[in-house]
Order: sequence, then structure tokens, then C-alpha cells
Amino acid sequence: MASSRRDQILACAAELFAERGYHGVSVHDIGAACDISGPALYRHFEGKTAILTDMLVGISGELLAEGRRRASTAGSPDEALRALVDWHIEFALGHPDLIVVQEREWANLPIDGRTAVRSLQLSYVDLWVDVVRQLRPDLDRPTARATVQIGFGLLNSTPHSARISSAAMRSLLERMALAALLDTPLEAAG
Amino acid sequence: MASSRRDQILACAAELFAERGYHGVSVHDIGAACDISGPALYRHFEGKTAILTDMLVGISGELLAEGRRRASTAGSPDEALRALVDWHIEFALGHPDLIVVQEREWANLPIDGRTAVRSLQLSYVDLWVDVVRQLRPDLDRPTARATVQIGFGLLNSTPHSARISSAAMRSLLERMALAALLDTPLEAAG
DNA sequence: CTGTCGAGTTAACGACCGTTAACCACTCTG
DNA sequence: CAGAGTGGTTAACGGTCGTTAACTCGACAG
Repeated sequence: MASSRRDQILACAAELFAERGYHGVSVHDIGAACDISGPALYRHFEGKTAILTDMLVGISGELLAEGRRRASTAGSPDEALRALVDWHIEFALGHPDLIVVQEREWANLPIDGRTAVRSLQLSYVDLWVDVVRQLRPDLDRPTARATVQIGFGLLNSTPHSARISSAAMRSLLERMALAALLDTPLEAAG
Repeated sequence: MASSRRDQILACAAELFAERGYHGVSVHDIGAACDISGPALYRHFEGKTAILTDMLVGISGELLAEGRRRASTAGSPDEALRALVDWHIEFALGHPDLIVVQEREWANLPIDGRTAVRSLQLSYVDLWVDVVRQLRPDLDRPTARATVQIGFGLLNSTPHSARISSAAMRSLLERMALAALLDTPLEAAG
């Protein structure tokens, strides 16, 4: 189990990063949010970028690991997609700040963290793409990939959305996501 | 017509802001991208925040004005929704960097710019909500608002999506957006 | 030709940032 | 009770940032 201070720092930093962006938050700000001050962070992290790296690797890893678990225990492709959608919604509703940081701050990672996060994210996309292609054999791989990424855009909009109850938001997101992902083409576009 | 240099600065700044975030870009960087250097920007803008303010007010204003124009010339609610979707897709595909900046940098505006942009965005959401509610009388206003915002999340995912042709992306976005927005509820959620 | 004005330059200032150094207190172990 | 280790403190450093000042140069009106 990680040290409690480490987790507290990660949680405070996530909240601040989501609110003001990585470069808009100083190490002093992060420390102050944890009731310690500035340089004390260096007892727990190598530097400011290490906080961001740990955060993004953790998010991507958790999304992928639990996504794989749930998809693999599903009995059918349809159930698997529903399980993936439900899991993503659960994560996004439970950690809106992490969703925001994951979406925004990838470019601020050092090179090695960037490749690590990218690789986890690609695996997560692939997990979805494999399920979607079983349900939508009409889609070639690039189109299926774009479909999944557009679906993430839909699901990740949670933090920016109007205030309705969490249960209502959950079912609304699920319905819209499944409609968007499963819609079969009825018409050609110009 | 605005001075050409002003427009050039806004375009260069948008690209840089989208890539690295507002605080990740210095006035020297913006100047260099325009082949002028640093403090020369102050001949055209009051300061760095004025560049961001102009950019976001411009985006929100254009989305709203053209959205109103197209929705008002549509013959039916169904056509109006299609017109709004098409317009938003056209803008997002044509200016992916502006979409990114609009999504990310609102919190970095000064207070007055914040309220100006917020007000334009609210009007734009309302424009959509009015159309959606004509097609989906089953939705109460907060749910319709959330539906529209989730739809924006879907449409605004363009800049993060895999590379398929622009025409293919356009029709994919349109199909998925309409499916998500128009889907009528067939089941209740737990 | 003169003078004003717009649009650029470099130099400099103060503030703040990430990071390191030096120091201190508390808690354990032997 | 010594002494190492952990986790905190304040002070200070170098670098960068946004902004201002002072100056230059070309265009153009009278």
C-alpha cells in the first residue's frame, strides 16, 4: 500500500491540476492544499513532473486493468460493451478531476512518462475496439478506432455537464453512449 | 476588418495554446511564431490574457451567431438539429485547435472575459436545447441540457481522434451525434 | 524637409517558479 | 541513552515569465 501522504498529495494535485492546469499550479500550491509547504513534496516525489507522471500512469493503468477484468468476465460482446461503458462511467463520475487531467495534461509529461501513458491508453482503446468490431463487423479498424475515441469524448464530457442527479447522469450517459456506438449506418454521407 | 497582424497573432497563439496550454506558452513563443519577438505583441493586445480573451470570445461568438443563422433558416426541428450538428462539425474539423482551447482555457480568463464567454456559451447551449426539446418532449430541461452538453463532448472529441479522412470523420460524427441525441429511451437504468 | 505616428527592436525590472541546501524534531532500534 | 532515518521547516539559487521603458526606423501629411 502506498504511503498515505503520497496519496493525499496525488489527490490534492489532481484537484488543482483539473481546476487550473499543470502549469497554473505551483508546488507551493500543492503543498498548501496538503497542509505542508512547498519543498516537503520532494520527500515523496522526485519533482513536480513525477507527480503528474504517477497520476496519469495510475489513471491509465486502472482504467485498463479493470476494463480488462470486466470485459473478460462478460458472456457476450454485447455484455462486454455494456460492462466497458458502465466501468468508464463509474470511473468518470467518481473521479471527474482525474478525467480532466488525463484529457489535458498528457503533453506536459516527460518523454518516458508520455510513452508509458500512451501505451496504456492504446491498449485501453484496443480493448474497446475489439469489442466494438464484434458488434459492428461493418467497420474497418480505423473507423472502429475513431468510433471508440468519439465515444470516449462523449463519456468524458461528464465533468463539464449540467447538474442532474448522479443516477440520472449515469443512465443518460449509458444510453447515449450505446446509441452512438451501436448505431448501424442507414445512410451514406456526401 | 481587423488588422492582419492581430489575426496572425491570434492564429499562432491558438495553435500554441492548443499544443502546450496557456501557461505553457510564453509571449516570446507567440511572438516567435509570428516572426516578431515578445514585447511587440503589446502593440496589438493589452497583454497575454487579452489574447486569450479575444480568442475565446471570438470562438463562442462565431459558434453562436452562425448556429442561430442556420437553425433559423431550417424548415423543421429535425432539419434544425441537423443544421446545428453540421455547423458544429464543420467548425470543429476546420479549427481543431480552437476547439481544444475553448475546452481547456476558460479558467485562465480574467473575470470579465469569463462572464462574457460563459454567457455566449450558455446561449449556444440554449439554442441547442430548444431544438432538442422539440424533438424529445420526453426530456425535462435539465436532462435536455445535459444531453446537449454530452453531445458537445462527442463532437468536440474530433481533435483527439484517429486519422481517418475528413469526409469519413464528418459523416461518422454526424451519425453518432444524431444517434446519441435522438435516441429515445427504451429501458430504465438501475 | 519636418514632424508625427505606427510598429518594431533590445534592455531591464520585479515576481514567481522548481529545486536544492541546511537545519530541526520525532520516532524508533540496539 | 546514543544515533540513524523519516518527514518536516526556512532560506536561497538560477531561470523564466509578463510587462514596461527607451529607442529606432519607415511611411506619410503639411
